[in-house]
Amino acid sequence: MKKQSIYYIEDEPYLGKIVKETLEKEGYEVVWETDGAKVLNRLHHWNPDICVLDIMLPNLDGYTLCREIKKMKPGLPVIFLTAKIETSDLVKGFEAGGNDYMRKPFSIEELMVRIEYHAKSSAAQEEEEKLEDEIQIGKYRLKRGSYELTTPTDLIRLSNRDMEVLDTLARNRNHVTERKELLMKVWGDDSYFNSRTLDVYIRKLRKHFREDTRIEIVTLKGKGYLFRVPELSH
Amino acid sequence: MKKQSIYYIEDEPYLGKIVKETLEKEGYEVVWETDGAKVLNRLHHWNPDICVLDIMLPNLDGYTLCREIKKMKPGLPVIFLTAKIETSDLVKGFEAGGNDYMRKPFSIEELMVRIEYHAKSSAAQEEEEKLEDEIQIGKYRLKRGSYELTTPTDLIRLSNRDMEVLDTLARNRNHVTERKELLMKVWGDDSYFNSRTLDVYIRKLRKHFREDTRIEIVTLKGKGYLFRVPELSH
DNA sequence: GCAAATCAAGGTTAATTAAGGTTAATGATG
DNA sequence: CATCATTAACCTTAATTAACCTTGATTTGC
Repeated sequence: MKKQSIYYIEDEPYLGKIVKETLEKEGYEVVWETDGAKVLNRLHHWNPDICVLDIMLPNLDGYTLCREIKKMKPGLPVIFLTAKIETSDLVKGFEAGGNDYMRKPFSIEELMVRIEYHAKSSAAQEEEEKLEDEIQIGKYRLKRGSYELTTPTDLIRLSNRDMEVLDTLARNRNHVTERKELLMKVWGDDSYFNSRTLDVYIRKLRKHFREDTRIEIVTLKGKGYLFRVPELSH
Repeated sequence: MKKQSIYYIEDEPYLGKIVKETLEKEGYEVVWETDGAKVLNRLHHWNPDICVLDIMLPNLDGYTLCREIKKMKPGLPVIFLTAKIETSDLVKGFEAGGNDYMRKPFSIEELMVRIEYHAKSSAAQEEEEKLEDEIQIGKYRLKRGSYELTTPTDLIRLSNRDMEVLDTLARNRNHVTERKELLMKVWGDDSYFNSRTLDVYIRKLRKHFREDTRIEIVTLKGKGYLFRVPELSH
């Protein structure tokens, strides 16, 4: 999975440099901004996964900035950093729409864990909205939510396993799906490696798709399967 | 607005007493539990706004407990408390579904702020789901408050279990409801796994819905059920 | 080089197992 | 005792395993 992108707003040059470099070493994409005034502008044409925001900025204060950010992108998680210790600041931070709050000095590992948590849960939310439920496969139509595969004439009800296997193949249609990936995704475990279970489901699926000769599940021995499907001319 | 109710699980008697009393002085409703084993059971007939959970419990560990809690009530926020300092614990905490993590010793003011934050955002989410009391299911109407399911001609009185099972299915209508989730939500325990109790209720419900062929409860073996319902043309 | 032998990955079909369905009987609770 | 919840006993079917077959790659012998 692609590592998260982080928008880090911090005016202290020494701390900023260290944090940026450490996070980058861990594989994150980091944009470090020292000038709070530029933030909104940049957010206009960039969608980071998360904001890490120092409260004590030279000109405008972090709470106000956070409110503005949330107005523009309500779903973008914001983690506050601050040297202050007062509870009232914490309250202000959350009231401004912040999602988490860390005191300086902070452990950078802890920051990373919290970044992962917030970025993931917001990603998960978006994911849910996005994933289209129905896709066209040749003259078939796969309805994920209702476990159905339909042709103009027919309706095939898929079992749980049927669906999971087909779904994995369909996500990678016209690309290789490694056997291992299938086993992991569907059975959560590749110790089924030498069992014939997967093959049985592949056979079932092939049978279902026999009506449309443009569709095939090609075996790539030692690798996996290629679910070949005519590209939709939309 | 009514103050939040807190389920506080902590085995240290001294700390527990102080925290409970302090929170109560602030107007919170606090139930302090020292025995982790009782938690799931109590959650069954009580809906706190938030859980505050010590990780180091005598018998079972907090991560496992958290996972169980989330299975039963996915929306209930959990804040972990711990004396440990390792980052790996933090990771485990979030992986177990925890929403926040505080190190002992912690400031009780900070705890309160975080409680407010998490309780509020989960309350806001629930709001969105708009727990309306009556919903239309095909030509049936489910009246949660009065445990009734009506057709134009008929009135079916639902028992407590009938209602809980149907309610869980109805919330996820046209999406998969995992068997485990049902068992956790309705029985608070998935050790009923091999009992036939749930199946008996499913059968009862299927019987009730026989009149409307567009409605069905599809079995997804190894996964759960899909309550298929015609989308309402609002 | 090259064909025959070998071997491992995957395919096919049928049998087996385990998840879930059905019905009636038994327990609990008011 | 009447209602609801659970268990028991038996049945059905999706999921898995077993047994055997096919295919394509790799090795071996010459």
